[in-house]
Amino acid sequence: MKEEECKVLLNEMKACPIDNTFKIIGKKFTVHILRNITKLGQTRFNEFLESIEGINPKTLSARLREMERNGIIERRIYPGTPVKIEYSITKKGMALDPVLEAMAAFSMKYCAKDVFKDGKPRILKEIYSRSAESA
Amino acid sequence: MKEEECKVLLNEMKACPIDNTFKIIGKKFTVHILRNITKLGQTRFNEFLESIEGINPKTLSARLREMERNGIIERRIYPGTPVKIEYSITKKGMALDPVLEAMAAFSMKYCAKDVFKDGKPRILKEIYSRSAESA
DNA sequence: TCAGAAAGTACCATACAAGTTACTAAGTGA
DNA sequence: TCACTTAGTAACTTGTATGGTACTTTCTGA
Repeated sequence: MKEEECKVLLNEMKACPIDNTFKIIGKKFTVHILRNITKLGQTRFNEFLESIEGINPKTLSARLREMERNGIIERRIYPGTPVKIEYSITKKGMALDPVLEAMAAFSMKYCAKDVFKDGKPRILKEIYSRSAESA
Repeated sequence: MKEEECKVLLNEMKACPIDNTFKIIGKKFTVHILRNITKLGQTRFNEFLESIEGINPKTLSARLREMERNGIIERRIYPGTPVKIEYSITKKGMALDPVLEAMAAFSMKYCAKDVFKDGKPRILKEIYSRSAESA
C-alpha cells in the first residue's frame, strides 16, 4: 500500500481501528475473560473468579459490565435459588477470536521458553489454557 | 478440540500464550508505536511523540525500552550532530502484525460507526491511521 | 436454625502508571 | 554568541485502576 492510497483512507477515517479495538480489549483481564468463555466454555461469575489468577470480584464485575456494554458478551438471568447468571459471547465478541488466536500463535512461536515447559515452539489451531493451573 | 485433548495441552504448558502476549503488548501505547512503525514507516522518537495522541516523552521512552527488551524493536544509533536514533521492527516484532491486523479488521467490521466518517464497514488488508489527525 | 451457594456490592487502601514541565548534551549554521 | 536540533532524563504531582476483605440477598437442605 502506497502513501497516496494511505491518505485516501485516512480521509475516510474518524478514528484508528487498532486504537478502537485496544480500547475494547486493552484493559487488564478482558482478554482473559474472553479466553475463558470462548476457549474453556466458562459462563459463570465464580468460574471466572476462581480461574483467572489475580482477579478480584470488584474488578471482574466492572470488566463484565464493560464487555456487556461494548456488546461483546451477553448476560442472562436464570431465576431460581440461588439465581444463576450466565455470560455468553455475542457474534461481535466472536469476531475478536482472530485477535486471541493471533496472540496465542505469537507466543507459541516466539516465546516458547515462556509458555511451554519444554521450551519448544508449537503451532496449534487452538490453545486452551489457564495460566495459573497449568504452571 | 475436546476436553481430553485440552488437558494434554495444559500439561505441556507453563503459562498461557494469550496472557503472555498481553503482557508484551497490553500496556498503553505499545500497539500504537508498533502500528506507527509497521504501518506508517516511522522510526524516530520525535515522530512517535508528535503523532501518537496523548503520549509524553517519559512514557514513550519507557515503552520503547520495554519493547526493545522484549525483542520486538531494535534501537540503532547514527552518530553525527545531533545524534540520530532509529527504531525498527524485528522479525519477532513483525510476528505481531497479525494481531494488529485482526484488531483493525474487528473495528472496521463491527465498530464502523466509531472508525469511519460515513459509518459504513469496510474490509481492507491494511489500514494506516493516526487517530488524532484523521479526525 | 445454621451453613452454604451464587452473584455480586461496599468500602477503603495503595500502587504504579501517566502527566507536566523543565532541562541536558554536543555540535552546526547564522 | 545565540538559537536550533535530537533524543531523551529529572523531578515532581496526579490519577485511576486494582487489590483486599467483608457483607448482602434469597432460598435450600441437613
